Parts: sequence; C-alpha cells; structure tokens
Amino acid sequence: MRIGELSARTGASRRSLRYYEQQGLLVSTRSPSGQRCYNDDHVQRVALIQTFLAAGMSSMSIAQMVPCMSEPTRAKALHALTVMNHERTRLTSMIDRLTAAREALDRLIEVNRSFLANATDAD
Amino acid sequence: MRIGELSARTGASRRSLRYYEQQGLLVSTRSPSGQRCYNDDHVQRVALIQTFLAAGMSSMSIAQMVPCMSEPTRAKALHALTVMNHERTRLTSMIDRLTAAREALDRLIEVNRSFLANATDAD
DNA sequence: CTAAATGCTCACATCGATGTCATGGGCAAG
DNA sequence: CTTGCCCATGACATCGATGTGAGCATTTAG
Repeated sequence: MRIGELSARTGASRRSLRYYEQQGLLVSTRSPSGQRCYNDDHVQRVALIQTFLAAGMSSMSIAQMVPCMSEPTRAKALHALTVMNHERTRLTSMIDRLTAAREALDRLIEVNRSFLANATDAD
Repeated sequence: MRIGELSARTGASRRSLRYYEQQGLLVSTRSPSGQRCYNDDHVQRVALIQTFLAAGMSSMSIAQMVPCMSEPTRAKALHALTVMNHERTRLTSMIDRLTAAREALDRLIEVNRSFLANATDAD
C-alpha cells in the first residue's frame, strides 16, 4: 500500500509518516518512481510508534528502542535495553506525577464544591 | 520574601515565577521600588502550580482553576468546576496512555531480552 | 560610599511533532 | 492527451514553558 492508505489505516497524517521515516522510526521500500510502499506489518509498527509518542517519548528514544532498522545487532540490542529501562523509569515517574496532580485536583474540586454550596444563596 | 528566595524555596526559576504572574497564576504585592514580595502562602501556591504544570496542564487551564485571582465569584467557581472536570478527564486518559505505553514497552523489553539470550554466543 | 548581589522589563531563542504551502512528478480513467 | 488525485521534497509556521542576555534600578554588605 502507499502512504495514503497507511495514513487512513493508522490515523497518522502523511506528514507524520514521512517524519517518522526521516527520524528512523519507520522504513519503507520505494516504487520505481520513488513512492513509498508499505505492508500490513507497517500498520503495527505505526501503531506502536503512536503509542509511544502519545506517551511523550521522543522520536529519538523510539528510534533507539524499536527494532525497525535493518538487522538487530548485539550492540544495538544492549543499547536499546538501556534506553528502554530509562524510558520505563520516565514513564513510571510521569504516571506518578499525573496521579499526584489528579489527587491535588480532586482536593481542589472538593474545595470548589464546598464554596458553591455555601455561596448558593449569597453572592 | 523577594523573588530570589521564593525561587530557592520552590525550585522554580525567577523567570518562571515572573511568567506565572504574567499568566495570572500567581499574584504578588510590590515593594515601593517595584520588587515582588511574597509570603509563605505563595510557596504553597507555587508548589501546586508546579504539580499541575508537571502533569502537562497549560498555564491557562491552571489560571482558570486555581483560585488565585482576587475574590472567587460564583460564576468563576462554576467555570472553574467545568475546567477542573475537563482536566481530570484529560489526566485520566493520559494516565491510561502512559500505562499502555509502559505495557508495550515491557513486551518490547522481553523480546529484546530473549534476543540477547539467544544471541549471546553468536554474532 | 562603593561594589556586589539582586531585581525589573523587554526581547529573542529553543525544542519537537505536526500543519501548511509551494512546486513538480506519477498514474488511472475519460 | 488531459483531467484529477495521489505522492515527493523542502521550507516555513506553530505552541508553551523556559533560558538567556541586555540595560538599568535597588538593596545590602563591607
């Protein structure tokens, strides 16, 4: 399939797909005229990329983790593992931050509700 | 206290503190010569702002939620409640996204480990 | 009093994923 | 062949929190 179809299937814009390739996240074969050709595996790959990007990972980290480039080397795999552990830590601490923020928000909501309850008649 | 001390106590840069004020997140009194004056309450306020910013909220949302500006009105409180619920939903879905990414990452880590285990001698 | 430290405002720079526009080529149906 | 749609590349724009530096004023320590 060409880029338009991959875009339709994944929800990623053509622009984004080209960007992923430029960043080394995605590899495509080219038709004789230079158009990008994809197969079903690429749909999965893009889904994974989207999952990671949506979690705030940088394209550079993803490029180092996802085994998209040619053949995996032992050295590359070791490096990937380092990055993966690093990212996992980052994800976990981000989850903690978000959870803390949500708790703080809940407290604020409560305060706000109380204010509204008391001010219903006044004001 | 002046801005340097507040910065030291909260870890927010002076630049950030001025920015928070500019965005309406923080209110300061001024000395006759124009320098910003803060008290202990401001330390708490900045901590809350940091919590929310670290969770990826925009300063505009925070400005609408945090009751920092003058006296709270009933209308303002109602609006704040709307924003708060909106933000809470966003936080929750972001937590879900991060969790999903972490699970995908864990699978990737497992694949990587297997590869390394099998390739230990080869390569 | 003087020098160092701190503060003020204003303005410009940064990062990263993506939108958008321009210009030009490729391909299928009439 | 031509019309219409898809694709390619490249360049510039965007958003938001923060860094940074200039130029000038104020506060504080010696």
